[in-house]
Amino acid sequence: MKTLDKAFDPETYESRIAQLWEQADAFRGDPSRGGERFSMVIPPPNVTGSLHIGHALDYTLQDVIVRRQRMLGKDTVWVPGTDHAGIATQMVVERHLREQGLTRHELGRERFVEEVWKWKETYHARIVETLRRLGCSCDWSRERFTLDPGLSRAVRETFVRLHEEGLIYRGERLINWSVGSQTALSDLEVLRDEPEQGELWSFAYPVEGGGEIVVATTRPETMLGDTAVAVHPDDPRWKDMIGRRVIHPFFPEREIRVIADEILADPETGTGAVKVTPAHDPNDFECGRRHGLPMINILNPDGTLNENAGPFAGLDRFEARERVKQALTERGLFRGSRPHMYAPGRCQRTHTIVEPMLSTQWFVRMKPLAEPAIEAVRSGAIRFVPSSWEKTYFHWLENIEDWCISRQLWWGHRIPAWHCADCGEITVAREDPSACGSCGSPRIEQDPDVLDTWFSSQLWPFSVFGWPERTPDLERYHPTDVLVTGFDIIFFWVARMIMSSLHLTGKIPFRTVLFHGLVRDAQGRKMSKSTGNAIDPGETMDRHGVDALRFTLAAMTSPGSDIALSESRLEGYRAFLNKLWNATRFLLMRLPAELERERPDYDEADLDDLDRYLVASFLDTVDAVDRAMDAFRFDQAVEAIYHFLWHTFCDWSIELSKPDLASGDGGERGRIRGAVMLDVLDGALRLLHPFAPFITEELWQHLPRRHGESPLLATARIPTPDDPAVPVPRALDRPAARALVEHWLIEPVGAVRGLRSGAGIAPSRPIRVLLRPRDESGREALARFADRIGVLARAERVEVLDGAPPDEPALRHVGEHVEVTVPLEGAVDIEQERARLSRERDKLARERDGLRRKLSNPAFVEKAPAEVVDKDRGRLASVEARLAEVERLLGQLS
RNA sequence: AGGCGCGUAGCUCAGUGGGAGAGCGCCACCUUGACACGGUGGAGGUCGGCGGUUCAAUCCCGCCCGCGCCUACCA
Repeated sequence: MKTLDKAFDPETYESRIAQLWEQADAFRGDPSRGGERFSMVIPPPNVTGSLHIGHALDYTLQDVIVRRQRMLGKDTVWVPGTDHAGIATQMVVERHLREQGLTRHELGRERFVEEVWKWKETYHARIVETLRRLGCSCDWSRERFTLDPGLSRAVRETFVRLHEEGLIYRGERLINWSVGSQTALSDLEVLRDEPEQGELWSFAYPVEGGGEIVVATTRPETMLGDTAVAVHPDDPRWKDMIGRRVIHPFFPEREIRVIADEILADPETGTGAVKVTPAHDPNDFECGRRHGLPMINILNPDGTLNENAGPFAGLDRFEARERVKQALTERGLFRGSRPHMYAPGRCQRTHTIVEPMLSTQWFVRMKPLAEPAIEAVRSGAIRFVPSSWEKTYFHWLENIEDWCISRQLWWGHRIPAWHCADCGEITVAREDPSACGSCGSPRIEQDPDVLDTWFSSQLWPFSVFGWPERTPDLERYHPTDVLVTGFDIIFFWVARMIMSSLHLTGKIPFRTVLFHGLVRDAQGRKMSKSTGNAIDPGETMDRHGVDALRFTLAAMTSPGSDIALSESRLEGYRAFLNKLWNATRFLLMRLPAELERERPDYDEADLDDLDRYLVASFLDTVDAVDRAMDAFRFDQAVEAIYHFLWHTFCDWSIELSKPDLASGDGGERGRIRGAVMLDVLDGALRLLHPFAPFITEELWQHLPRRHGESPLLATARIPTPDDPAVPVPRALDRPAARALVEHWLIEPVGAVRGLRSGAGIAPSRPIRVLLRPRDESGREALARFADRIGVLARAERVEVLDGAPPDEPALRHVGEHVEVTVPLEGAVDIEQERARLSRERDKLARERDGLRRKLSNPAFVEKAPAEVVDKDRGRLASVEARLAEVERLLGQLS
């Protein structure tokens, strides 16, 4: 039999195992296969960056899910891919160019885009490598990229169709302008950080015919675009000002009136009068529309002021702010300033302050799309896990605004709209047109803008399968089963996928959305490069192995909460894998030789108490894992396997089996024991495989194989409550099998060890152990286990007593089921022993008093369920008996 | 401002209307032929605070304190 190295070293097998899977083409979906299917699409990582630990979590959970489904025998597809990430990628490449002293404009659109493609190839390769290293069982034959021809076709089809339906329109609206990346942004791409210290600056507008109106602003430069001053119609202070003209200090000819607007002007705030800049403030924009005000845009795309700013034209917006303040002060119009906390919107990518600005852009009308999406979740067609995210989802969709989808970038899907130089009409088409659809003129030019990246990402769950074609893949794998993602992109992505899938395909995109938390550091802080607390998945895998990382991430995931990842946790689970390695190593070394060739069949009648204990525990673990996985409780699944393998399999089963397996050739008992342990280990490796695929595959490959089994663990059956996947007897009485060993073997061994340790008896010192069952039903089992108890408790002799233990110097313990006596001639510290037993007596007495109090309460006995009352009565009887025995022993000591 | 969530052992976190748990850490002992990435034993908690419901509350309800996140607003 192949032997295993003493300590496990993941590096020695990880790549070899990955090759094994790849050569077998084990992860490819086959729509022609029939039977049950399971499909999932990866949330495509941005092709710009490398993968961080958050990706590792997301992909680990997905791989755990998909590997389990595959091992359940389904035709599984997990589609991998990457996202072109418009702004992010374009910016990275521009930065790269700048380092060489180049700008994208110098390069020109075509050559710039070529540069980005090169960049994409490099990072794409890196991402794929990391995914493979993580063990992700993706179907690489179906890999996609959002700019692939097929997916681009889906984007164009979507745009044209929505345009035809009137759901996409072009219009002049107030949008968020990112000065940093010089493009429009959607509302979601604008971040609001912690409020910072700002200034609320007041100045006066002189009113024609006398008087003045004082207004305040955090952005004084916007007064250059003011076209009105609003007051509340009922505000007595301003009532007679309404309709009068105010004089703009820099544009005296501009028509600026005092208007009454009860929505914009709040009498409670400030002076009750507010300046109106319709082209640069969302609320003012709405006010401007209500009153038909002129809208004056004062900004250039780069954040400097344009010609509308008159004497301030050409200045940067922040420079202009100071100059405007200065000029107003010089004119005697300054009316004070006070500190003010404010949180300006910032660009998600460049972190520069976003300017609200009037601009002509493309928009999607969202309300009609949102309604079915709300219904899909409300009706339960799509399930959120945890369901608490539903509220957030509903709230956003119920208050949804139109989506600005055009971006002034070069990297992305170009908008399929052509502007006619002659008639000015716009032609939107599936195929590139050669003439204006309206006047037939050939002088048309494609819209220079590209689409928001999320416009293509929203199609991902069906575009990857070939939509708008009705491909066999689309028929079979859409809708997908589970989407696993972070809650931070619930609006960006999840909601939009639901809306677009329902609208375009008539189907939901996925049945279940599993939201996980963020990965944080050991102190619960957000990981970031600047804090220096970011954990690099590659480095972690180098140090601890892929499986330890995966296992740790899965073990620490709990629905709805973030993960505090710590080095010590990783070390702990790595130690667990080492333990598993060595347990397998032990079995392989000690197995009776003939098991290498053939595992004997056995049935329940062939099993002894220890076999039954092991099988029962294993089957219980299978049930626990199954339940946990159904509920996406990876932490609980992992905990069940961990506990079973380490504490049941290693600590008890292996230790107890050493005598049976010691002789090598074994005999009948050894052969059965060996076969049972092998089968149970086999089953446990299967259960564990989705979490730790590499080590389990490696170990499994070393196990003697039964006939007709899959050559790979990755495609072998996983144990379920209906089918344990290994030939262990399933009908046995599990609670009885476990109780027998726990009561009559594990308990007395623990008691002796405790006595030894408590009294400071060296492990090497031989002792004699006397056992007395506190219930006669255990006598036979106790006698049967006596020898094994002796081995594990390191006792020379173990006797089962008929009557009371002899009254001689001894360490004594009165357990729940067994009373243990360790006679120690001349070595017992009477005082110490008395103190220990007294503590025990006090504890039992407290418990007895509590139970008596409870049981003497008539309300409890009447109202509590009978089984609860019976249980407590039983406990009381047991506690009283133990207490009596402890008191008797104490009496002997005095 | 509104919404959501959290507060349980030194740390990070599970958990349940009926005898407080895990991992790591800590203490003591042990080179036992799978494993020192190990073994054995042990210490450690008013389950954030105050009320309420209940025969019974760490769990359900209300209020308070502390922390986090999301959405909105911010002349």
